[in-house]
Amino acid sequence: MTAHALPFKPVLGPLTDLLPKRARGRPRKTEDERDDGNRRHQLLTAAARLFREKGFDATSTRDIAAAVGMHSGSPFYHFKSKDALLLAVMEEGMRSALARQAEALQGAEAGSRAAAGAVPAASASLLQLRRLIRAHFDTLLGPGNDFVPVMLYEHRSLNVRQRAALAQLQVAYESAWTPVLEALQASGHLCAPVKLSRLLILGALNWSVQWFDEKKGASLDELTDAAMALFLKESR
Amino acid sequence: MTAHALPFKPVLGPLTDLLPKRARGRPRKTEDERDDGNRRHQLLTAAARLFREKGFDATSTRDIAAAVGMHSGSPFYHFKSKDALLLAVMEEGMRSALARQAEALQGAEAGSRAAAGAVPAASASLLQLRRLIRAHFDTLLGPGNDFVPVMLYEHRSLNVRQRAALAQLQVAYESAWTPVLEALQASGHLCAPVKLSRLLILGALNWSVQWFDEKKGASLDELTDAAMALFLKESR
DNA sequence: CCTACCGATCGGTAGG
DNA sequence: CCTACCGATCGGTAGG
Repeated sequence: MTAHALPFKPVLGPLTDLLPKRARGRPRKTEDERDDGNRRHQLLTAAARLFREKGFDATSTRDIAAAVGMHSGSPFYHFKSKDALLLAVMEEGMRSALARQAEALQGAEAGSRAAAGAVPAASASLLQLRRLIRAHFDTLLGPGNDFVPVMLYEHRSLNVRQRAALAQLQVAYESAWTPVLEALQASGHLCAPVKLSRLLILGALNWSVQWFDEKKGASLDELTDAAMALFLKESR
Repeated sequence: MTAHALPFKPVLGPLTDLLPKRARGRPRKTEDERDDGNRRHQLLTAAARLFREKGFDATSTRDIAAAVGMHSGSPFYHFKSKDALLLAVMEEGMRSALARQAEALQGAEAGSRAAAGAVPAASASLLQLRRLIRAHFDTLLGPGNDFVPVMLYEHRSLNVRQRAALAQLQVAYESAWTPVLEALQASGHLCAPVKLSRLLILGALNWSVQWFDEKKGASLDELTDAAMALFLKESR
């Protein structure tokens, strides 16, 4: 709640004139062109944090505006609607999740090559799955990573068109898991059907958003170890 | 949206007087004492369905009232507040979940005794876990079982006092899994730490609310089979 | 359980 | 991006 939402006009005009000009007021525009992008991104970050903490419906656009020092109508200069802001948060989340996932798989490839042929195919798949899981935990639980949790838990607030826009990114993200799980099933490390395995595994990871507490308990590496131990068999 | 929410008074009074009196109006009170309980339970069921479909914040108390043929203020005759109605939905969900869980464990005990000593302890634990998982899927995905999904996904809308009221029931529900998982770890069927295993397993199951479609795809039995195959090793 | 209503809040906009 | 505002909706209540 900002003072500007009060039903009466504050009578501090003359008083504020005694303060240094613009000390805490609207930021002066240096480097005009980049400013808009910065403010837009500040809105995105604040929205992600608030949507995660309180939920989409329980967060008002006034809350978001106040979090970045704007007035109540100003977010609509940057985003057409509250819905559009939510979608932008989710798209940003999927973009960074896909980037982190790609990096993880490249790392796994490099790790296998470094062991120079001495690594059997099954072991390479194990490393790939480990890195996929670790990257996923990072995306969900890493510091400041509020975007994907918002996507997971506020999906219902999107309309059909918006869901379609996200679906492509989500399919791409989930598709990366399938060949890895297929290889692990072929080598006997995974016994359940691949499709259901992927759904159950991703569910187990996604639910960690509900209970993980970074201040106490396990680290993300320990979480990854536990997940690997839970889902995979010793090779036969 | 009911006609009563319009900003003008509908002019249909004389017309409705031509219809049979009370044909679709407020239900006449037969068996007065039990009536209140019935209406209250109708509100609970409708609220659970709407909270699950649209979310707590996106469901108005007017929506709930309309779903059971009441007018906008009437739900507050049965529940002190919208929050209290949400808590009642969750408590009802936990009560039936605990009952179903207890029944499942009793069935597992009986199943082991029927095999008359020929069943080793590890096999009994496997049967218990299978029945815990199957009962959990029933609680989440069975027809009309909207109460626990609401609890899982609308927890944030409760205040501290209400969460404390639920916590006891939730601890009781989760506690039932621990001795079963401990036994399976002792027999080598489970390799990950028990506490993290329980969190990951329940997460995998809880997430099924997001993707399970009863009209296509797997049955609850097939889901249970897949979960068992994913989480458990062959005994050694 | 209905009638009639209230205060608060919300998403969004016109004009600058 | 701010100012000033609007229409709609919401949870809840007094009185019957």
